[in-house]
Parts: sequence; C-alpha cells; structure tokens
Amino acid sequence: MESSDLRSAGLKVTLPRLKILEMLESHPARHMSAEDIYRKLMDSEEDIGLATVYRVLTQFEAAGLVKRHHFEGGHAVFELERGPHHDHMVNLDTGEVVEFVSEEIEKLQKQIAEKHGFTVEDHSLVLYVRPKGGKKKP
Amino acid sequence: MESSDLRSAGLKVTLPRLKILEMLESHPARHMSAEDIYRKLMDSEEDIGLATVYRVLTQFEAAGLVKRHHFEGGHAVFELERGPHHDHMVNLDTGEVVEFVSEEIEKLQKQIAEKHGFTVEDHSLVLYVRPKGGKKKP
DNA sequence: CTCTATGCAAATATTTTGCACACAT
DNA sequence: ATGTGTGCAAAATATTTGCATAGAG
Repeated sequence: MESSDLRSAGLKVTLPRLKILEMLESHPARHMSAEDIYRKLMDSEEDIGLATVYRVLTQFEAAGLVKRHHFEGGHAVFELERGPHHDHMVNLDTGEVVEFVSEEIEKLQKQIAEKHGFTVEDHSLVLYVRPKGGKKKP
Repeated sequence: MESSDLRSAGLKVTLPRLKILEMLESHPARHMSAEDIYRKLMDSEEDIGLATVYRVLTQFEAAGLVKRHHFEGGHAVFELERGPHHDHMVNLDTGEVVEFVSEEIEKLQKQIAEKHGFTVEDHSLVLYVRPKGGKKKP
C-alpha cells in the first residue's frame, strides 16, 4: 500500500492523492501530463477535478515523489521518482520516452560545473532521437 | 546588415523581423522570452504587436536562426543560433545563463542513442547550478 | 499589383487561485 | 472538533489564430 509514501511525505492520505499515485504507477509509459491523468481518472469514474490533479502533482513534486519534465510541447509531464536517477530519450516519430543512465555524463557534468565555480543542484538531459536508418515514406 | 540572414532563410525583409533580430543580437544575456523582446521593442518606440513577436520567433526557429529553450518557468526563451552548438548552465540564485561545450558529452550521447538503435536529431542539456560554497544568508 | 506580413482582439491552452463544503485525523 | 483537502468556476499566464489592412517585391 502506498499510503505510507504519502504519510512519510507529510501529506494526508486522501482518495485523490492515492488515485493519482496509482495512475502514475500503473501507466506503462511512466510519463503523463496532468490532462492524461485527469482523463484516466474520469475513465475510472473517479470524481476528481483537474485543479486537484495539478495541486496534488505539485505537492508530490515538492515532496520528491514525482519529477516534472518539460519535454517539447507546451505542457509538462510527470514521472514517479522511483529508482535511481536517469535521463531521457524522446523518439520524435512516436513520442515514446526511453530512460537511460550514464555515469560518465554525470561525472563530466559535475566537472564542468566545478570548472565554472558552481555545483550541480539538478540537471535535465533529453535526447531527441529517431530510429536508426529510419526512412520517411518515399 | 542582417537582411541577408532573413533573405537566405526565405523570409521577406520586414521591419518587425529586422528589429527582433536586432534585439536578439544586442541583448547581452542572449536569452530572451517573447515578452522580454516585446517590452524592449515598446521601449524603443517600435509599434510591433506581441503576436508578431511570437510569429516571427516561430518562423526564425523553423528557419534555424533561433533556438527555443524551455528552462524552468512557464515560458520559453529564445537565443540566436550563432556560432557552434553549446549547452547551458542556469544559476538558480540569479537566473544567469552560462554556455558551455563538451565534446565528450556529445560523443557519449551519440553512443548511447546508437546503443538503443536511434540517432540523435537534437538534444537539450541544462545544468541547474549554484555558486560553489555559496551560503544562504545565515 | 499581388501576395505575404502585421496589428489588434478574440480564442486556446495550460496552470493557478478563491471560496464554500467535505473529509482525515 | 479542527484544520487541511477538494470541486467548481473564475483568474492568471503563455501562446495562437481570424480578419481587415499595411507593406514587400
């Protein structure tokens, strides 16, 4: 049961929060917009407002349960902060999101920031990719 | 004269386009939002609508004259596509944007994408940083 | 002259907020 | 009981579009 996640984040255990966590957990692509979540909730006959979805996601983000990404397109997508850090690759043809890790890149980032007198608080790395040798319809 | 830039991009040389190019060239920080540009134009007594600023920036982006970035904050910032590729470091305390290049990171990105059967069309790397040893007011 | 570009206002899209009521503890 | 959480509608923010007119080639 995920109620513990909420409690340990200092959030009261409420139905909307549980349902939203559930949506994020059960969604295969793992990256959903507020609208995506809202619509899935409507489909499940849940009576939860879009405003609540935004409020809850913002709280989750503040609590470190969720990460907000700004891939291209005017809207944000949210992802559960389970497991270790990773970056993303977005397939431009399908919108599919692939996760990857590179210790080497992480290390280089730290080195570069330090060379400039900074420390890295956070970073965002997104590769926009296309299938190799992928031809357009000729 | 930058009219040539416009012409070679297949865009008619109009006053709004020239003025907007000028703004982007003359702004020291090099990263401006549509609103920033609009306000600077108003300050210069230019009579150019915000809608035109957006339209022109979008055309510039399509023409490869300008790059659109989604750093944090709900709005996009635009940067002239002059010079070689580079990535960005955002100072979280001041908002200052520092540019950097890392051939090594670029190479690793390509390798990683290839390992997954993709080729990199574009990428976005932003480090969110703070001054080293920077203390908050105690 | 002809067709594209622009200004303005209205329309969209996304996210946030005010307020009265509902719910967790 | 008490204070936080929620739904709804309205506001705020960011960007796009329709349309009549102005301007480039």
